[in-house]
Amino acid sequence: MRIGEAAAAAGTTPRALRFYEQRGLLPAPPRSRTGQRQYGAREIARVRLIRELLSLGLTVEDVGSCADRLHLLEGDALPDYGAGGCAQKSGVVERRIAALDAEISRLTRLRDQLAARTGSVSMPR
Amino acid sequence: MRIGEAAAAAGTTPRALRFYEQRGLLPAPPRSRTGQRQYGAREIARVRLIRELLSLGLTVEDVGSCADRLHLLEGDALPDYGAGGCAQKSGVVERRIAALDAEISRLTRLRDQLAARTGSVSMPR
DNA sequence: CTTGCCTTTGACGCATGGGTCAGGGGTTAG
DNA sequence: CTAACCCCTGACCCATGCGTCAAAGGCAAG
Repeated sequence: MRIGEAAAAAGTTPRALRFYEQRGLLPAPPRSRTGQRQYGAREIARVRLIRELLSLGLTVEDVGSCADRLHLLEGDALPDYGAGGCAQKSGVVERRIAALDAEISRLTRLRDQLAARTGSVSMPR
Repeated sequence: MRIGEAAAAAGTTPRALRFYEQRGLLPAPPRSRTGQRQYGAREIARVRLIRELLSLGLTVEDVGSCADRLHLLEGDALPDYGAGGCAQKSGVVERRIAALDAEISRLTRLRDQLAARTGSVSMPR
């Protein structure tokens, strides 16, 4: 399977696949004699996993930092990442949660300060 | 007063002052015969106001969009922006609050999904 | 063989709020 | 006059996750 078909099967674009490969999230696939990348079902599953992790708020660097342990998560329905060996050992998920918490509280403080200026009620949930 | 001194007095840098001017937040000051910008106390107060608005989470575009009404807020201790004529009429503050709310809830959802994966408790406030 | 779609690499674009550098000129103290 | 700063404009840099474009070659159908 060439890159276009593989990308479509994984719900993304050829550009994204090359990008993941370049940044170390996706191992470099074998090439045809003429240099074209060749993907199989394994790679597609891997790309789906990468996309799910990214959509959960992890950064490309986060995922790349534990790329060598990602295969432990492939196949199952994305259960407990901590148990998978990637999250707990390296702490990427915990650090990302902490970063999200920090950003959330920063934005919340800004929101409340702005609301205080206009007299808006500070309780929109 | 030249730009370096004015910037220091306002707690920022010459680059920021030129940037605000270029983006329409700060009116272009008079120039000396040799082309150097000349600032007075009014401009410095204006820059302080701009910085306060930006630090509250408004964007450069937000502030630029009501730059012609900013003088209504200068001098007083940053009271109710809505009453100042800038916020309520143009709605910039309300829109920015809505954008912050949207971003906060987006990040909160991500955080909770990530926490659910690791079994972390979802109550760090 | 040609047409037309697919792939390759490399490089620039986006948005934010300025930081930093380059090359050239102003300004002021000694 | 000169050193030592300061200012001018224009242009590139940062980080994120790719999108988009360009030039050149591959691949399958007619």
